Amino acid sequence: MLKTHRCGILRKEHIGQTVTLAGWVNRRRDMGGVIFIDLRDSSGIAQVVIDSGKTDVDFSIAEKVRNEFVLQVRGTVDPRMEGMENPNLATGAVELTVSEINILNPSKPVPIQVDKEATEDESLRLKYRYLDLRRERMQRNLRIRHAAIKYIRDFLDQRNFIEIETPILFKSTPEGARDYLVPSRVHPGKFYALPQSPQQLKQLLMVAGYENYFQIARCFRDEDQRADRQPEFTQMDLEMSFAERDDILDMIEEMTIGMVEHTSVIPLASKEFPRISYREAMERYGSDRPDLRFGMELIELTDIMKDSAFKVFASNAKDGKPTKAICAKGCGHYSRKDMADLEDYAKKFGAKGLAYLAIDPETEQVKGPIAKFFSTEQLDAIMTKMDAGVGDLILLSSDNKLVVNSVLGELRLEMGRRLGLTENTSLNFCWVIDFPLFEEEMSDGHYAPSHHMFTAPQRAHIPMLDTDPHAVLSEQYDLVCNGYEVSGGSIRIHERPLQRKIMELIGFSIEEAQDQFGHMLEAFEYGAPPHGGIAQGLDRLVALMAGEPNIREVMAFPKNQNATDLMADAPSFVAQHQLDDLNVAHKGAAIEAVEEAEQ
RNA sequence: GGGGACGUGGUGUAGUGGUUAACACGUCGGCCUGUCAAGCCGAAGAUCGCGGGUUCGAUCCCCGUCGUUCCCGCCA
Repeated sequence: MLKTHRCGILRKEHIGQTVTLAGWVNRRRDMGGVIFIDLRDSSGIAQVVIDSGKTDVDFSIAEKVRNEFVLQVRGTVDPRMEGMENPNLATGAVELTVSEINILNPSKPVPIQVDKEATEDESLRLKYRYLDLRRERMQRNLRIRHAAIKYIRDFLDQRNFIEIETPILFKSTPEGARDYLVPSRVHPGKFYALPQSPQQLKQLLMVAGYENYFQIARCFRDEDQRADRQPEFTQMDLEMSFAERDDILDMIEEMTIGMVEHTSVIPLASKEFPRISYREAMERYGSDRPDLRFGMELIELTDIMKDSAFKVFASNAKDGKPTKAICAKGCGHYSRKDMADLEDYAKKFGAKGLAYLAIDPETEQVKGPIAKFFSTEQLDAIMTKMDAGVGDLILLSSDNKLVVNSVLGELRLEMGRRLGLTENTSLNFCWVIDFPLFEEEMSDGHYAPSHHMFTAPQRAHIPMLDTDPHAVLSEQYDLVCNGYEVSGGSIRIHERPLQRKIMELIGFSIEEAQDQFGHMLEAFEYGAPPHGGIAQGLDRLVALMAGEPNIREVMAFPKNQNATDLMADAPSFVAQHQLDDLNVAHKGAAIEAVEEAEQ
């Protein structure tokens, strides 16, 4: 090795030792007769001192050194002089007095400043990702990611899980997201698909008798990007035979708690993960992924509205349309314009308008356009139910249940953001369970699965598949953290007749099912064990634990919003003979793009 | 596919319908033996994303286009 010690580990106990360090110049401070260099390696930073008064060191070399040069230095670890310690540096009690300095490689001036926090446009960071990754923040994030993955592997290994790799080249299926396709050279006209998840394969591993499978699996989805969505991403994917729902929930909960405690920068809010039914989540938070960092729950006021003089709400109540509200603490001073902004926001989610009651911070009177329609008793009842006090703002919505929950759910999040309640200071997990098996009725009279078509209905609800499919609850479960869905899974269907019934309800013909899932259906006829599993979005979870606003910050080489790798410039055009091999030809916009590129 | 924001030296920003586009960091040179965001002195570095239009004159106003980003659609 070209070094005997790592920069970041030097402490008082090393004083007197002769050591060799190697790393990058984080910063250089030239005093004329003495030059200080902050030498950085993957372990941290050490200050090295080159003193022109010492004859055994070639001072002229130190004068040539610039930021990001790669150096090797040999010297003795000395205590810093009295009062010269640097408490901001882990190695700040000592410094290396250099007797030999060697430039291993110089560096051009860097386009981004490695020793400073990122301020530049993200596209520049992505173009020079290998420099951006030198930064402390990215080094930290990728270490958190490594620690999380290692924790998961160790945890599952101890519980008799084995990690099995599944193919990246697999089969396209029509439902779900758009597939990334890979043309086959050997089979003209045929394509592989990159897996959106190893879902089918892990179920087949259950049929194969492995009982406990997991994988840190790369998944691919050709959809438009978001802050927490990349074309390729990583899932902790897991499947268990003979497990019931709570077995999986309990184990994942234990694993998640352990992982957060071992690796997270942001602390866990509670070791109790509440289990909330889908219905309750929608009623109380207006979302199937409730952000539990704050309260501001949706409260039903329909009873009070029923007898009120406010005709819109009263007649809605008679039509079975609820009125619900949230209470934003301390927002009673909102101006007419603030309220107009909020109303516009509410309308984006289907609200026809936005009613409100504000308790004026000065007069302590209830004000707002609809206040006059309510008696003092009714207003008192509303205040009590909403737990509202002086200076608070109550936002009301009345419509069908779906709209009311969605509008107030979004307003709740918006008010939470405005009130600073969504700061990323703790991780608030909860389980959402008892999802409906089907989402909505399609125009052709068929049903859409709310998770995927292998999700099992709850045993007791199976008879309702014939009578009232919408009422059927499933064995699906999601793990939610701070309003993000971080995991999702289910107990699967393992019996062929039930699977066929579900496919019929979804509108899959026997032929279609046979063509796309024939291997699955056939496999299930050879003694498929009852099984279930879960997949965790690792990128999102690590981003939450690292306190980062998007998943690109916890991925080494992410793509930008247009699914482009700005560093390598991928995707790129390929040679004609490559296309010829694949029997693939350009068409439409691709022809124009190629012509343009050739000019 | 749609909407919003942004685009000015290497980087981050400021600015203006009119002579020489300002500041900080970085870079280069000089001074300096105890700094740690070192300091001081000096210098170089920008066709103001690209194309078109309005105008006597556009970095600024208008249109288009490209790029980046956030959101909706899409996606579990």
